[in-house]
Amino acid sequence: MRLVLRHLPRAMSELPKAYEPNEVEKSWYQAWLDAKCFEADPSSEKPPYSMVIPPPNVTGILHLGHVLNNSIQDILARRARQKGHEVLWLPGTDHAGIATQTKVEKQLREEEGKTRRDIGREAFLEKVWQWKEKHGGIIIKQLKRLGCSCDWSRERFTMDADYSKWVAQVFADLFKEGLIYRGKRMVNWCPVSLTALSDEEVIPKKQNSKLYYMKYELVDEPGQFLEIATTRPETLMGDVAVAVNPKDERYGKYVGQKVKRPFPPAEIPIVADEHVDPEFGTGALKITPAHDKADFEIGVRHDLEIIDVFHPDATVNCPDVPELDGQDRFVARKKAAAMLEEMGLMLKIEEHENNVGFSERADVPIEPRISMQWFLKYPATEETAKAVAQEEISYRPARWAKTHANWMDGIQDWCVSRQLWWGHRIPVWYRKEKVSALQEAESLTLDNLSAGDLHVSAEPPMDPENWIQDNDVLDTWFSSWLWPFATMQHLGEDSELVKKFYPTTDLVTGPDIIFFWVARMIMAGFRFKGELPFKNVFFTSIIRDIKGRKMSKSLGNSPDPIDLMDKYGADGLRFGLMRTAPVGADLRFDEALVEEGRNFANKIYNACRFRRMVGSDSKSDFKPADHPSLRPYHYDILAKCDALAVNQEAAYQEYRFNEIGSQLYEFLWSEFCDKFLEAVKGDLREEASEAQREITLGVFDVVMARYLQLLHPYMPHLTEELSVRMGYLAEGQFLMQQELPEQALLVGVNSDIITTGQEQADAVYEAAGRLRNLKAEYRLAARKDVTFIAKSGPDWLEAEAETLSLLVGAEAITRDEAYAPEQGTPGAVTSVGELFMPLAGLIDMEAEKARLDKEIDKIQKEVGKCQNKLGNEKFVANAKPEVVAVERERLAEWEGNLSQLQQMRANLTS
RNA sequence: GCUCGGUUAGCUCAGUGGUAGAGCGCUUGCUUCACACGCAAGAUGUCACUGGUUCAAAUCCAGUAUCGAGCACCA
Repeated sequence: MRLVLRHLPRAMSELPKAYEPNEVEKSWYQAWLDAKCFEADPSSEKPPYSMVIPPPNVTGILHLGHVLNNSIQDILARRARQKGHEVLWLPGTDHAGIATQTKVEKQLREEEGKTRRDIGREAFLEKVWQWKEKHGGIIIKQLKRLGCSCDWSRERFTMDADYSKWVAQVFADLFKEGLIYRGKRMVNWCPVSLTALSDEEVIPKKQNSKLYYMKYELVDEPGQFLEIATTRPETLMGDVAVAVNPKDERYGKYVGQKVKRPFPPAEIPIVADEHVDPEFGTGALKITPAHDKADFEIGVRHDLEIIDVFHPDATVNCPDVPELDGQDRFVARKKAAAMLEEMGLMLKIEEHENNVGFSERADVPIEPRISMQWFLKYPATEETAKAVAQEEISYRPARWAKTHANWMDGIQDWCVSRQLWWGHRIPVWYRKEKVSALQEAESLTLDNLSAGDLHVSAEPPMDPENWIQDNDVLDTWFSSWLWPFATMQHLGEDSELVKKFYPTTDLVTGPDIIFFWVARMIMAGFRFKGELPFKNVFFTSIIRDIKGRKMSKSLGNSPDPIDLMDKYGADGLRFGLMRTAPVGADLRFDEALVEEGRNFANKIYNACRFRRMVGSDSKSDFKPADHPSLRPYHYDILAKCDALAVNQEAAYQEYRFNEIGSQLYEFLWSEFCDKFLEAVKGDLREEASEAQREITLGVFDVVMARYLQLLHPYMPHLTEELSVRMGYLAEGQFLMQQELPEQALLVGVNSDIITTGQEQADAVYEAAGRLRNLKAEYRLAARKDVTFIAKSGPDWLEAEAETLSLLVGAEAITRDEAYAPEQGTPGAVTSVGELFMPLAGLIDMEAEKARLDKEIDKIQKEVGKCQNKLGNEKFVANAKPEVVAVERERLAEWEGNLSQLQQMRANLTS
């Protein structure tokens, strides 16, 4: 028995005037879960559709970026179900190494005043797992609140035991292949997290720094100095040379000489290197190979010593200079500058803007540092670049393919080791006899170990007591890049799931992680599964605030989606966001968008509420073809609904989510409510015939039932609710499980009849607009007692006169071809003929003259434009025939209107 | 420096060769028997600039200006 039955007994008309989404959304979500609507069946005969969720950080909380991203995925999943696919949307979370470890360390510090080293690796990991258990479910709950139809029975976590097996196995395979190696290299070091980072985790930021000009004395020419500019005097102790450009004539004579390093005192050589830019600073560059990537390379070229003068936390490690030893790098910078000043070696200090790399997570400047790390030479780079370039994987918008290509071009080996504890520990063991202490293992090179002393495998050694495991863990992304298949398949098994659903169909993610994630997943797909992991990648907009700034906690400009959902409903939030989400550009978020979404939900709800007030029995089995003659408004709305279905499909094909939303909005609000519903209200009044009433209710129900289905991916809860309440579903059915019918609503109806009906409906709607306009001009908008007289018009006018009156808010519209308007009677040329508004006669003749003159003027301009165009021989010769035909029709229409208006104007003055 | 994107109504954005659009905001009028989270009417544009292609350019091409993103450099 369905939970939702408890909704049914209450009549719609007893419900509040405004839709209240919160209860409805929660109970429907639960009903879907209870009925296992989201679970994928690998044995299904239906064609597969699959996606994997970009796994959010396990301890993260939902932000608007997630809302946009997951709304899109939910829309795709729900639409695919409606199109008859067996859908797998596989959810899960990411362990997020640094982010999570940092949070737990902070808590440990605050609550117990301890560091992770104080309590040790095992106890610390225990705490992280506890934290994960406590906070890990939050974002999943939030995704459920949003209505995401993920298969929660298959939820995965990147540190699940079998997922971890994949990670270790992949590492071992790549190591055996020679693509993973260990070495001492210059890496990006985070002095707060105390770990190496990949290039992608370093964010360059513009900084207002200082450029210090100082001088080093030449050893062979006392009293002579070489001037050097630097932004980092605190690394001076690590200087091992000064470099100049070999082509720089100012310094050529000094190359090969030595200068005196001020502290600790030393004599260091002057070398020539192409890297040095003679234009910058003084053209002489101090070389600190231990603390700068470029300096390191120069050091290698000139065989220079490497002197590391920092501890891992970026405090100075230089006992020879006690003034600086132990100081933080930024304190040391000022102190070193002061010391140079005292020694008379400082020339000047200039303001200088430069880029400094910041640690993505800890938000402090990274320190280039030489350390022993594990690196990966990327596999399958050629296939990956080719697959994207040749659109075997299509990127949408397509321009991101170029960004992808640019990155692939200059690709550097990936530093995959992290000096953290939370993560997948590197599956490498060293024989204890050879390596007695972990500290030694860190400085060990693999070349010094024979094959028997090294164990690299997904399985630990059989005799663990004789081995020591590598201390480091892997970069989080080293597990994420396996996500599309490691979530579907245990290592070494060929699961039903992977057979049915891999490769996946679509991937929806942000363009900011093309390098981190998307490109790497493609490489892993090729290398480990021999094929592409997905066919289409849809990149979402990046959400900014209304001023165009990135959303961030520190700016406080990031609204909590849960608050928004409480206020406007999940459907309102989804719809508001989707309707304006630009295809290519950034999205500027404004709460007004969500308000619009809520208002729209309310509009639909009220249209249905109205329907229930005039009759509680559903007529969704109504067949237009069974009725020989419907009213024009019926044909019109049925045809527009059929067109909507077609247009929706076209827009889905191109992932044009904003257009899909606009179509849905336009149809319901303008076409269905403003036009159709207003036009047929008369059919539902007590004095209307039973037959007419039945037909109108039938048309309402078939259109609304179909519309709710089309809208369902965007507003799943509301549409499910209304479909049940309106009686459009059989007992036990869910809207989300109904396939979209292929048949049009107007199937079997003669197309000429439809066209005629639509033309008449159009004419009436257009005329209603003109007459309302006329009333408003004479400030009669609110009056209902105005009668219009038609002096001309089509033969069907009388049949529709009552409807037109209803739409206009008029007493009546009567036909009188002999009618001779009194002077000053306002009139208008409409698509249902020449109409006059006698009530206002004699009121203001001058105003009427002015109004007509203005209108005539406007139309004359249009006529002129058309005539010009049609008078252009080249236009008539070259333009498409249908374009010319349209132009001719337009001219004829304008001219007809013009002559009628001119006649009316003439009558006024005669 | 390289690459990519934007510039259309007061605001946020659609529009891709053939009559300039939406939502919000604004003005005016409405307790119209679904909805004020609403109804009706209205005002508002040198489609950044300059040139080119075309019978026809907001739309295609080239350049300029300007804003933004990414990459490289950054002593």
